[in-house]
Parts: sequence; C-alpha cells; structure tokens
Amino acid sequence: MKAKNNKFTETQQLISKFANALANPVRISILELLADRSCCYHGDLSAELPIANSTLSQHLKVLKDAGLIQGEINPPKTKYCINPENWGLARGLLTGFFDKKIYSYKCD
Amino acid sequence: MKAKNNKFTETQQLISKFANALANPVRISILELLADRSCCYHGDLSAELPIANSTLSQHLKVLKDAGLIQGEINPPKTKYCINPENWGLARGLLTGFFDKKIYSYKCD
DNA sequence: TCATTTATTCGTAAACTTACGAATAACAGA
DNA sequence: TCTGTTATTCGTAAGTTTACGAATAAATGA
Repeated sequence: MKAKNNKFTETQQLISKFANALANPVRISILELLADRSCCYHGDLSAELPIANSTLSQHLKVLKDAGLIQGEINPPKTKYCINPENWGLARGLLTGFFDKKIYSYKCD
Repeated sequence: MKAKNNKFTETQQLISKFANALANPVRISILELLADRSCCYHGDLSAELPIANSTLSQHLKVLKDAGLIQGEINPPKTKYCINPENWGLARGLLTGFFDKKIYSYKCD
C-alpha cells in the first residue's frame, strides 16, 4: 500500500514528531540537563541556557507536548523530568529507523 | 562549562540538524524508500508520495543539505541514495543521545 | 494584606517551513 | 530543430517557530 493513499503510517508520524522535538539545540541541552539530573527546575535550566525565561517555557512546552518530559507544578516552582515511557518509545523508534538495512549504499 | 557561555556544542548542533531533517513524515517516507531501494529516482518517489513535484524537490534538498542523502544528476533524471557516512554518523549520534543513562526517572 | 519569588501566558516581530503551479533547464530522440 | 520527458527553481501564500519583554498567576513569608 502506497503512502500516497494512506498518507503516512502511525510510526512515520511518531518518528517525525519525536524528531521535531529534538530539532533544536536548546531542546537537546534541556534534555541532557534533565537526563543527568543536573537540573530539575525551570530556574536551574534558565541559569544554564542562553535564552529568556519565556522562551524556555516555550521549549519546555514543545518537549512536553511531544511527551518527552513531564512537569510537576508546585508554585512558584515547577519541577521537570524525562518521561521514561516515551523516552523509551522514542529511542526504540529512532533506533529501529536507523538500524534498517541500507541496500546498495552507493548511487551507481 | 555552561551552554550559556559556549552556546552549544558541535554534537548538540549536529544532533538537532539531523533531527530536523527527520522532523517531517514526508522525509521519513523518502528515507525509507531510498533505504530499501524501492525508489531511486525523483520520479519513483513522486509516484509514491502525496505531494507536488516541486515540494518533493524541496524535501530532497533539505535531506541533501543535512547530508543524509546524495543525488546524481543525469538529465533529465536524478538518482538519489542514502549517504552512508552521514547516515552512520546520524545513527551514532542519535543512538548515543538516547542511550545516556536517565537518572531518577520519576519526578519526586 | 502586601511584597517577593518563580514560572507561564500574552503580544508581537522576524524568520523559516511547507505547499502549490508556472516557468525554466537539460538532455534524448524524432 | 522541435518535441517530449524529467526535475529544479521561482514566485507566492499560509502557517509555524523562535525570540523577547511585559503582564499575569500562584504561593510563601514579612
């Protein structure tokens, strides 16, 4: 079945959704800081990153909408962490995508 | 050293660059079709994908600029294929990114 | 109650993305 | 040379992203 008829598979859409969340160096930094737990709070991240607070909130929203992180609001602070289930899903999908066999590497 | 001072590392920028190339389901489809060699030419891809030729050219350009594919022009046809070196680089970077240890999964 | 701290939302501007059809280019073959 | 085939580039429109500062919200502590 052609992509033309079905548009795109669920997997293709998920891969592109996760890739989109990773498609910005600020967000890569955020994920690294959260992953190694050197930051947990918005304020911690803000101190490390070269962007305004409001911009940071936007990036956190993108990551949250993609499901890669979760936030726990305890005003006036918000604690963030990696969402382990979706992190694993993203890893599996991306790994699977890149591990596919590439036939006939060279244009010939 | 803080990201704030250095802006971003080379690796962070590379990861986001590759992720950006993957951040669209059309481009995921293109890469899958090229990877399993069911398509090689612009025309083959065009027959499979629900977009105009000119839009396909744009997506191919994004993938080429990211280094994930290469094209060989033999007018009036153009043959495309995966760029194996950069494909391997992207796989390594993305895999490395996701394989990092996640400390203390849960917000607590 | 009022001020402080922390983070988000709002308003806005600039840049980028995605899409299309029309125009163009580049060669093969009649 | 003229025509047909294939793909790219151009021009354009609509929508999205990224960025900032100002305004707002939500609790704590004075």
